[in-house]
Amino acid sequence: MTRLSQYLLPTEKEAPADAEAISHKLMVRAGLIRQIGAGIWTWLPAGWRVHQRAAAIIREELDAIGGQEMLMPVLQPAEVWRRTGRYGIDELFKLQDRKGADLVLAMTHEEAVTTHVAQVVRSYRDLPLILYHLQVKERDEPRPRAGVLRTREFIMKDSYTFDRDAAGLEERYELHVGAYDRIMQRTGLRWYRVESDVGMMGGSGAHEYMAPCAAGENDVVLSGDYAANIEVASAEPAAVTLPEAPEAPEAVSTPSLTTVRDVAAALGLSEGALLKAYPVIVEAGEESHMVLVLVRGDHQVNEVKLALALGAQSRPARAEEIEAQLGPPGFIGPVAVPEGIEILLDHAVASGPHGGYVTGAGRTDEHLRGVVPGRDFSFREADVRTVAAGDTIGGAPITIERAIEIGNIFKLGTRYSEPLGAKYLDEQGREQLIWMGSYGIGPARITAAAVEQFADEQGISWPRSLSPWGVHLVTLGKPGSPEREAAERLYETLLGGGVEVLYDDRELGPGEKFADAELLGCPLRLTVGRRSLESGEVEVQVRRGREQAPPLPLAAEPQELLAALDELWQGLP
RNA sequence: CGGGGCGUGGCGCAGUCUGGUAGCGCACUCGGUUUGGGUCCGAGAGGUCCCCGGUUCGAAUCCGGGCGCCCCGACCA
Repeated sequence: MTRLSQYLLPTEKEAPADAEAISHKLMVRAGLIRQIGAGIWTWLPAGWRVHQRAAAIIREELDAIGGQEMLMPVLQPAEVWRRTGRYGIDELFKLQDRKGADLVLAMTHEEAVTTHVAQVVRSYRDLPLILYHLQVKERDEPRPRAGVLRTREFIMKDSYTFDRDAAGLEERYELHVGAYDRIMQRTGLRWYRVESDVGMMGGSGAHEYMAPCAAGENDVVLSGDYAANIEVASAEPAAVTLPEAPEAPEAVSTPSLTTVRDVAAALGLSEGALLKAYPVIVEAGEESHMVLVLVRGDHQVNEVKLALALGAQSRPARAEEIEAQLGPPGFIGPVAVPEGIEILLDHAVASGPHGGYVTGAGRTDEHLRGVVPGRDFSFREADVRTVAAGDTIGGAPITIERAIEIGNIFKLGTRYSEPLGAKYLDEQGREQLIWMGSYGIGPARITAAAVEQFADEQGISWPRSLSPWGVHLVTLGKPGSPEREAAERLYETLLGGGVEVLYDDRELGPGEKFADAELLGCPLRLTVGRRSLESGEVEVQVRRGREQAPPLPLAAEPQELLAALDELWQGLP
């Protein structure tokens, strides 16, 4: 029963005033979703159909690699989260029951699945395993945004693999790469699989699946076969010319010039001829020490790569800390830094051209020119900068594209099997830790990304694999008119042929019906009106590009009409 | 966590500065009209003006407190 006159599809002419993202505006306008709180959304019937289609594709491909679907609870005892050290996460919703016992709302399911596997798996004969579910996740996001793109409650498919060793994990990981590639391909989205940060999840390898679109929150670096999240991307820097270095650094007066831009302008140099000094504090337990990070003046420090290079998290040093150890903020540099402050020099500088850089002098209103790394200060080298437009990889320029993360795959290793005691006995009877992987993908983000990527002025344009219905049948004419009767017969024919069809049988003018159809975005619109009925045909509009396709013969045998429709369908994006 | 903005029928907004019985467009109901791109005419229904407190004869409007929502940044397991 999908007569529009009886269906809950609350379309709106105007988008919510505060909506920015295309998918946010259009999904609300098309009657797919409604908000009930910040980052808390209801999927209305038509929207849920799309979500379910994405979920079905995911299920099929997970099943195909041997995944076993199950369902784990969202409400969980705090105890297991304490054991893995994740109870303190700010995004984790915490609550108590009437007895005062601590509970959490799960934001992911490593704790639950590993707990079960730890209890149930005893032998190497029980491995490997691929377990998955589609379940609600709860995350107390600091800032939900852009409709359904970043919410506090959302459904995720998360799968978990359990193997005897690293080699097994590698196999399970590769199976997921295949499944995820096929999922992405089937959704009809434009997508990239990129190298990514292993993050605080811990682990040894990770990829993200990214769908390029304006509302995305990530930047993807691309060049030839290379694809990486900008958080981890590396590239050769654009060239910079340096002035020849004198015998020793020379002081130069730079009154009140505290920024790279101002100093470069005053000295008539490019920003790349300066060194930017970025002091950070590394806190390890009670201990804390300062590290002075140096990047080229036109480059930015990359926090993720920095953490990797330091082997620890760090924070920018506060003004008073800088003052106490290095001198006045804005004029600090690497020459003659106190004992105990390590200097971390970015690879782009260390491997760059010879010559003299300009750095702060460590004294107010003064810089040094002709500073040569290695001669004037010693350092440790690491790649800690964010790549930028103009960089190259193997001689080819990189491009940086905005994208939304719709899936990710992680090699966890023994990060969770260890605290939760997930072990097995090998052939020799020795107890071994289970090697795990974890793999997520969000149907809601697939849905929103499809809207973002293919929408036009008129509204949504679904890829056929995700569309809530294949065919949007519009009838014109008054109730009781020949057009209406012909449309009714066509509707029955389509239903009989197994076509998923939304039938707009409302008593509205043609303008409103066409506008709604294009807003909702089903791949094909069939129109039964007086004009085409005279020639015994049904008009066909292809939503993508809004092009008229050859009309279908209305008077023909049902099989003939259905076959023609199917042929048209197979050719759609 | 820092910055900015907003809360008035389902949606989009005016009214707030300068206090005086709450309005517009769309949508909705009824009657008519129209039927190939959001038709037109007429008659209606629908609102704790986010909440609490204060000032005042009188508060959507002024004052105090709270809550909610959006955007930018930080963050994002």
